[in-house]
Amino acid sequence: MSKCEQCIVRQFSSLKALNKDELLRMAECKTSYTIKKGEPIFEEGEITNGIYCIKDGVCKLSKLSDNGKDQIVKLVKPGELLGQRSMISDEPANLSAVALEDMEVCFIPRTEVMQFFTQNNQFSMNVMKTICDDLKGADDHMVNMAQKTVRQRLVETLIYLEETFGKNEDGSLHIQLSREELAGMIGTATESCIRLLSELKKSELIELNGKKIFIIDKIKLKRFT
Amino acid sequence: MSKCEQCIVRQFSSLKALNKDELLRMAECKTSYTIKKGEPIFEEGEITNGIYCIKDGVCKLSKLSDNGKDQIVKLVKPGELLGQRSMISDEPANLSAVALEDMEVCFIPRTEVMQFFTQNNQFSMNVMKTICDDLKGADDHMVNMAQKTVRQRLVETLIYLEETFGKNEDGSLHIQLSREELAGMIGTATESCIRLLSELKKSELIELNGKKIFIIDKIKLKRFT
DNA sequence: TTTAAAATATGATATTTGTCATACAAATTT
DNA sequence: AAATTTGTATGACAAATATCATATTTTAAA
Repeated sequence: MSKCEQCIVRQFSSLKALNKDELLRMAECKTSYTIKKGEPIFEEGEITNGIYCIKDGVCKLSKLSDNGKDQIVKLVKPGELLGQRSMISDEPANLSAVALEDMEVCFIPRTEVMQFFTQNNQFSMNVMKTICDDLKGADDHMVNMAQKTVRQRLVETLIYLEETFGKNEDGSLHIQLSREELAGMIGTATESCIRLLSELKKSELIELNGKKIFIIDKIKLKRFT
Repeated sequence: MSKCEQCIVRQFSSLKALNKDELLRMAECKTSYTIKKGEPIFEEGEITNGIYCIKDGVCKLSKLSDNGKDQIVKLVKPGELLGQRSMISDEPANLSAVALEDMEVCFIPRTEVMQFFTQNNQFSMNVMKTICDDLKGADDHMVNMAQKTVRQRLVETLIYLEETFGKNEDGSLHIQLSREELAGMIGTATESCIRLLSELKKSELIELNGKKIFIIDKIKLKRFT
């Protein structure tokens, strides 16, 4: 059982407010998991009974719509926590969490987290601020979905992916999504997504090589609508 | 200065957790406002420095999109609080709040609320749960915006308006929105909204009389896509 | 390796939605 | 009451997007 005290990613999450004693307690009750690309951490409707701390790898949070398509609501990266909202509301998960890469996560039982919550004011304040950030992000995202064209959303998503998750050595976007997943992020049909990518390629704003996407001219891409 | 202790709408908000002493303190530092239909309570980007408790009337929370259109993110009714997220994040308002009817609201300064926050655990828990509800609502709303057609969104919005704000004696929706506002709720052009309303009318699912909207057959309306 | 399955790509076409123009109705101002 | 402004309605058309079909490529499985 590894020590939470020495875990670097903890520093990036609400958990940084925990003291030594709390960290020791957490280290004792936590469970570490390895999750393979494509596997779920939890599914929509599931009772999670705790939160997950992401040590490594990126996952998608998505929700199945009535039309049968999976809408990706958010991507989550190392240092972030999953399942905070469900824990506080004491409700089943509203979204599914599925690994986009091989992941390492730690599960901390609800009972433990709730103790930190009542004991450690800074911790609960951190969690609260995170949820507030999520709410702002969700509101903004919603306005974009309602008001922007698919092309604008695609362009903005590509830039977001580069700026948030970076590039590989070869210059391609580090996060590799299938066309279906990318379509699920921007909220469109897979074919439309593919077609628009081809269009951006023809305009020499991006380059495509299999699953790899290269942003060639970010400035022009931003302006492109 | 009216007493917060006796205010009924307080019972419906996070403020119900406050004790007598806290209520007295709040009564002393609060300011009551009357806001006329169409007037803003606060605008996007404004520093609010406190929260608003809605005593009477409904308002819209909206955000101006790049395309110049105002997207309505949420409608807020008596008993709810405004500006909680901004207060916790210590950020300017992300959304504008504009009265849809004549309103009565009370403003409670940030300093006071933050004291309740640290002193009264139940109160902070209530606020947190409210924000969690908002987050869930925003995520779900986002999926709808991304995945459903304008017609579906219009139908669901009409039903939401009836079920949330009720009907007048004549059977018309109590909340009266302009066509532009309704379009801003469902995220479409005003003309498209009007056209779809006409279509629903032709199908005898709703009736229109000026600004008044009557839902004639809710069951069929729900099924209509 | 061969085969099968899945993902990507593109054309053809239908549908949805937005935009612009214009007419009409209602509310507001003068 | 007349005039002006604002909101609602509708037609004509253009643009955006979805759907269906099919080809091609890539990946996984036998």
